[in-house]
Amino acid sequence: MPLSEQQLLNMKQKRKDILEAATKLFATEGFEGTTIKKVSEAANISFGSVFTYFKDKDELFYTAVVEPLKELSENVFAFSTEAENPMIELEKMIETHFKLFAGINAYLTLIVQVIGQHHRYPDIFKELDRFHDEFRKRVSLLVENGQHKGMFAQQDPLTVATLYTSLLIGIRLNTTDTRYSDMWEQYVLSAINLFGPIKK
Amino acid sequence: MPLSEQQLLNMKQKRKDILEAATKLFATEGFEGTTIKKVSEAANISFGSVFTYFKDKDELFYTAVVEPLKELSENVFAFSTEAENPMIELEKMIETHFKLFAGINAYLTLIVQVIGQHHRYPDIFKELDRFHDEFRKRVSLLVENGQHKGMFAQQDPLTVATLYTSLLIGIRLNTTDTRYSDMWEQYVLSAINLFGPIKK
Amino acid sequence: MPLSEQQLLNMKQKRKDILEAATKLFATEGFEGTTIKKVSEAANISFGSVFTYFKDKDELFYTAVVEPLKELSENVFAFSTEAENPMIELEKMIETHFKLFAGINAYLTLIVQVIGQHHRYPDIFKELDRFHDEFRKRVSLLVENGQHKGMFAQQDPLTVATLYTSLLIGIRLNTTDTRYSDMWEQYVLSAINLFGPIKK
Amino acid sequence: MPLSEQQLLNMKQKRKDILEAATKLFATEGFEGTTIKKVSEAANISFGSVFTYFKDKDELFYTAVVEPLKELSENVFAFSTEAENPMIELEKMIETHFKLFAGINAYLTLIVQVIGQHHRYPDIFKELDRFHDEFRKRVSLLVENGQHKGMFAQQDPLTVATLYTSLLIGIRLNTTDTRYSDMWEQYVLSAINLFGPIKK
DNA sequence: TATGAATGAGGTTTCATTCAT
DNA sequence: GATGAATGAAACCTCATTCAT
Repeated sequence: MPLSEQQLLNMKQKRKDILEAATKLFATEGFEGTTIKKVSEAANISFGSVFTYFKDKDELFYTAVVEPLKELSENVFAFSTEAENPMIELEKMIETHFKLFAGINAYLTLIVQVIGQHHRYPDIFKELDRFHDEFRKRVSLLVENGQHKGMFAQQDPLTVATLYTSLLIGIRLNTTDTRYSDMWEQYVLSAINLFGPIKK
Repeated sequence: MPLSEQQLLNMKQKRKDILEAATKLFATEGFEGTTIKKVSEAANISFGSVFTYFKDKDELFYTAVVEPLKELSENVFAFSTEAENPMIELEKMIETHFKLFAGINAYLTLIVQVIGQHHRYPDIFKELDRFHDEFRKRVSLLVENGQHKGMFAQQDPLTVATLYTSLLIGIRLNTTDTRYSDMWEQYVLSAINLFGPIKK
Repeated sequence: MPLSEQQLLNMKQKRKDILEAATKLFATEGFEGTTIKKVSEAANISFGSVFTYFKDKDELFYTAVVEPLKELSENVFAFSTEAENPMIELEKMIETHFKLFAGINAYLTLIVQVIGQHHRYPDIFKELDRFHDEFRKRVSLLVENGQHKGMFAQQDPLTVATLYTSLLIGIRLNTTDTRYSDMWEQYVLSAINLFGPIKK
Repeated sequence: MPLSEQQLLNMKQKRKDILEAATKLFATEGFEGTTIKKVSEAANISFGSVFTYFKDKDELFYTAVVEPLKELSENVFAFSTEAENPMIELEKMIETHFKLFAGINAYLTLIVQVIGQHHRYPDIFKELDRFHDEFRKRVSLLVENGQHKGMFAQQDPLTVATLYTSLLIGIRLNTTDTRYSDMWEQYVLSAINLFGPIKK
C-alpha cells in the first residue's frame, strides 16, 4: 500500500520544516552548536523523525547549504551579459543582488561558515566554489561587454568580478544587524564605482 | 619563592606557543573541532598545562581572537587621514591592508567565524565591532579629506568606508587558496575605484 | 470475511520466509546485530509485516530456535535403543548425527548462542535443555544395551552419552569452515572409540 | 612529572578490575548485552574511566578474549609430546585440561561466543584459530608418539586431536551448571577412550 | 607549576515498537 | 493484512574540567 497523496504532502512539509529550522540554527549556533534535539524542537517534530528525513547530521547540514543553491542561481544569474546598455543592466544587477542578499541573511551566514572553514566541509565547499566560479564568470562577461562599449574603465574583468562577489559576501559579514536593509540603496550607488563607470 | 627570570621567560613562551597552536586549530577546525588535547599536542606541552595559562576553553578562544587586535590596529590604522595627497595615501593604505591581510590568513578565518556567529560570542564580537567602527571611521575621514580636495567623487564617506572593509574581509573569504598572494597587486588597482577617484 | 485458501497459503509462506531469513541473520549477526529491517529485507516483505507474524523480536528469536526442535528430534532420535546389534546401530546413529549436523550449520550456531548465554534466554534454554536431556537419555540406553551384550567397555552410560553430545556440538564449533563436510567420515570412525567398542 | 609508583600500581589494578568485570559480563550477557555503564559499575569505577584504559568497547572485548590466551597456552600446552609413557602423559594431560577448563567457565563462554559468530569478530577469531591449531598439533604429536609405541590404536592423529578439542569445548557448552566440577573425574576416564587406548 | 588520570554531562545515532492509512 | 513513518529510550563515545601527585 503506497503512501497517500496527503501523507506525501505532509512529509514534504515536514522535510521543509526541518530544513528551515536547521538552517536558522546552523547559521546562528554553528554546526556543533546545533543539536538534533534543538532542530527537532524548532521544527516541531519528534527527535527521531529528523533521521527519517536525513540520514545523519552531516547530510542535514549538506542539504541545508547545497539544496538552496539551485534556486539562488536562478535569481543571482538573472541578468543579461549581452545587454544593449551594460550600465543600466549593471545597476539593475547590483540592486537585485543587494536586495536578494539582504533577504537571505541566515543562509548567507551558513555559507560564510562553510567558506571560512572549508577544510572541514570539502564536499559542500566544492559546490559553493562551483557556484562562485560561474557567478564571477557571468559578471566578468557583463563587464567586458561594458568595456567594449566604452562605458566602464579598462581593467581585468575577472578581477573586478572577484572584487564584486567579495564585496557582496563581505557586506553580509560586516552588517550583522538590520541597518543593512535600510542602507542597501546607498550601498548600490557606491558599489557601482567598483566597475569604473565612465561618466559622459 | 619568586620565579626566576628564566622561568618567567619560559612561561611567556609557553603561553605564546599555546596561543599560536590554538589560533591555527580554531581557524581550521572551528571552536568545537578544536580540543584541548589537540592544542596541547600542537603546542608541545602537557594537557594540563593549558589550564595553567588559560582558565578554560572560552578564555583561550577569547584571547586568541582579541589579543592580536591591538597590534593589528597599529598596522591597520597606520595611515594619515589628513594627508596632503589623499589619493597617494589611499593607494598606500590599500596596498598595506591587502598585503597585511594576505599574511594573517588563519587569524582572519577566526574573525570570520566570530562575526558569522556573533550570537555565540557576544563579548568577543563587541571587541571586533569596536575595532571595525574605528576602522571605518578613520577610512571615512580620509575619504572626506579626498573629497574636499576634489580628488574623490562625492558619496557618503561612511558608506564607502563600509564597502571598503567589506571588500577586505570578503576577499579573504573568496580567495581561500594561494591565488590571493599572487593577485593582490591587481586587486589593489581595481579596489581604488570604489572610492570614485577623479582622473585629471 | 474469512481468508481464502490462497491467502492462508501466502501467509504460511511469508511466515516461513521470515523465519528462514531470521535464522540465518541471528546465526551470523547475533541477536542484537539482527535488526527487524534486515530481516524484512532478507525475507522480501515489508518492515511492518514482520510484526504481523511475530509479536516482537523476542518471539521471533524464540520461534526460530524452538520451532525446529520438533523436527530435529525426529531425526536425532531415529535410532533404536533396543537394537539387536548395538554396535551397528551405534555406527549408523553417529553417521546420521554427523551428516545431519553438518547440514544445519546456521541453526546450530543459533543453538550455541543460546546455550552460551543461557542467562539471557531462560525460556529458550529450558526447551533446549529438555531436548538435550532426552537426547542423552536415549543414547545412554543404547550404550547400556551394548554393554549388556559385551560390545562396549564398562563405563557410566550417561557420562558417555554426555561426552558424545558434547562432541557433536563441539565439532560444530571447532570446524567453522567447509572442511567439516569433507571430514565427517573420518570423524565418525574415531568418534566410535568414545563408546569403548570391544574388538573381537 | 611522571606518575608515581603507587599510581602506576593503582592503574594496573583498575585495568584488571575492568577486564574481569567485562569478561564476566560479556560471558553472561553477550557483547551487545554488556554496556559500558554496567562494566564501570561492576568494576567500581566511573563510566569515563573505562575509556581511559580501553579506547572503545571493541578493544575491551578484544582484550578480554585475546589477552588471557598467552597464560592459557602455558597451562594448556604443559605436557610432553615426547613422553616415555604416552598413556600416562595423556591421562595427566586430559585431567589437567578438564580441571583447567572447569575453572575458567566465564572465559570459555566468551570463547564460544566468538567462535559461534566468528564473522562478527574476524580479528579475535584469527587469534583463537591460531591457538587452536597449535593446540591440536601438539595433541596429535602425543597421539603419534603413543601409536608408535603401540599404546593407542591406529587412526589419524590430527582427527583425534580435533575430536578431543571439540570435546573439551563441547563439554563447556553442555554442562552449564555446577555438576561439571563434580563430574570431571568421570569425564576424564571416559574421554581417554577417544584415543583408542590398547589394554594390555 | 606541571602532569595526566578521573569524571560525567551531553551529543549522535540506532532501532524496536506503535499506529494511522 | 500490509505498509512504512513516527517516536523516544538507550547505547556509545567525546571531551572540558577537576584535582591528586
